[in-house]
Amino acid sequence: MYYNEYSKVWVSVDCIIFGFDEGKLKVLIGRRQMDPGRGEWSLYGGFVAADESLDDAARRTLYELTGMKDVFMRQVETFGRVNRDPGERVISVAYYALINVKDYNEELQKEHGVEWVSSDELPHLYSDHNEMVDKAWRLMMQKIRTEPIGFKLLPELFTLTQLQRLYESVVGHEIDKRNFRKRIKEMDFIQKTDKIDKKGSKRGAYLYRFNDNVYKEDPNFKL
Amino acid sequence: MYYNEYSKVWVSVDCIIFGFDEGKLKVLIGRRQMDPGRGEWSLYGGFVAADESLDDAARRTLYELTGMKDVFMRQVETFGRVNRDPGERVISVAYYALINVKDYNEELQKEHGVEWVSSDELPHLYSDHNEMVDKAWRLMMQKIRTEPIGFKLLPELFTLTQLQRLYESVVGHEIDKRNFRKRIKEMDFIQKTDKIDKKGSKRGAYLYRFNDNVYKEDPNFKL
DNA sequence: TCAAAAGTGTTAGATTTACACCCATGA
DNA sequence: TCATGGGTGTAAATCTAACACTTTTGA
Repeated sequence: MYYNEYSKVWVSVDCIIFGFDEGKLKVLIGRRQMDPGRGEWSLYGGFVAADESLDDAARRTLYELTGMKDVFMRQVETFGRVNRDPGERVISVAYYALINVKDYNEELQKEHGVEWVSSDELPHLYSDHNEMVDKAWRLMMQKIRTEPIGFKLLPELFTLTQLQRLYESVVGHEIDKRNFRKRIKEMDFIQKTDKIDKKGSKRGAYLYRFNDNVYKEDPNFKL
Repeated sequence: MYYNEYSKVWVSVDCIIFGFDEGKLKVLIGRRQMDPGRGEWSLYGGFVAADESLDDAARRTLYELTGMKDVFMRQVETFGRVNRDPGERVISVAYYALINVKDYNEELQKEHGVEWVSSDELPHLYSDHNEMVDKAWRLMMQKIRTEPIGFKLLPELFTLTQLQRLYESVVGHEIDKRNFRKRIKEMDFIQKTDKIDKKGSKRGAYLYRFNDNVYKEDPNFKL
């Protein structure tokens, strides 16, 4: 014990899980199952164990909820107001995750009683969770515009219109279809397949794929 | 006690203190004064007390070292690898601070045995502190280009050449003087004073001031 | 008198934006 | 046959980048 004159605190992780559906960015929230705050809307979280890193704790928590592994997650910020948790002093490390809504097993979702709620229509959440969502949203929006991570919110194969709708919801306004497609054509890591989607339109639209092997970091990437 | 089946951990803050001097971005580091790792180069940090928020702990730590208050600080990230600290399990919240080198009392600096080292010539630091500096640097560089925070690294009154050198070190290449000044002229929150600096040149250069009251958030701000 | 930094506009090139019509298909 | 979303190019406007000389003054 080197540090024992100081006090230890509990550390938790909270997950802001983003999905994209019906043209809107959504967040996964549920009713809190434990005291204090039982029954309030809340993010899904968990405590950090003695033998796991923060990233591992976040991954484990997400896995518990969704059964999904290898999900794109990033640390948002650590929230440490003294009285942020009404029970005990707990500091909480917020992580956001990007998942494709369709990959989330509906059984599991029901079992945990969580729901997708539009990020612009969130109810009041437990403790400082609204603040967490807000920070996560900003950070994610920022990142999605400068790195090709938007694809994590879409199925593996997607139409250009789907992609455009996603980016429209990111930038907050409509985008010109021709200009958008012109830019996409220049990104050789967005590859046209010979598959056609017939769900979105009568005529059908080509499906595209994001090829991570082709993408190399580009400080000038925009949208 | 609601959460007592989980274990508590120590939480510390570490400060990445940036300054700008001799045309270079610098970081304040010192020799670690405590075990484990006594004598190694290290960031300055401290433990988070039971009754203080993370932000407060960071502010207090910076104050202990520099005697400065109301300093621009931002949380970088929380580092939580299980064995990151060779002594006990400690998670550490990194904060960066921007200060004007000249405002730092030399007595205090000597007393704490800390030094300004160019950010591109840092030695190996204790634990994961190099990683912390690296993250802080990226984050700060990113922010300085999109928000007018660079002024925190300069004296209250500065010449346009000083400002240009700062931004050159941020973007990593030389900037055209005329284009730079053209852009500055358009920013009405950078105000020319009638004072003249005679230290930097024989002819003398007008001193400018950043006026925070005039600045309003601008999503398009660049440099 | 000269070295060293301050100060000042114009033009070509690149990037961004605006804009409208035909196509294929299932209902 | 028609309503719906899919797909395509050009031109104007804006923004960015390149570029060189005069001024002032302390040493």
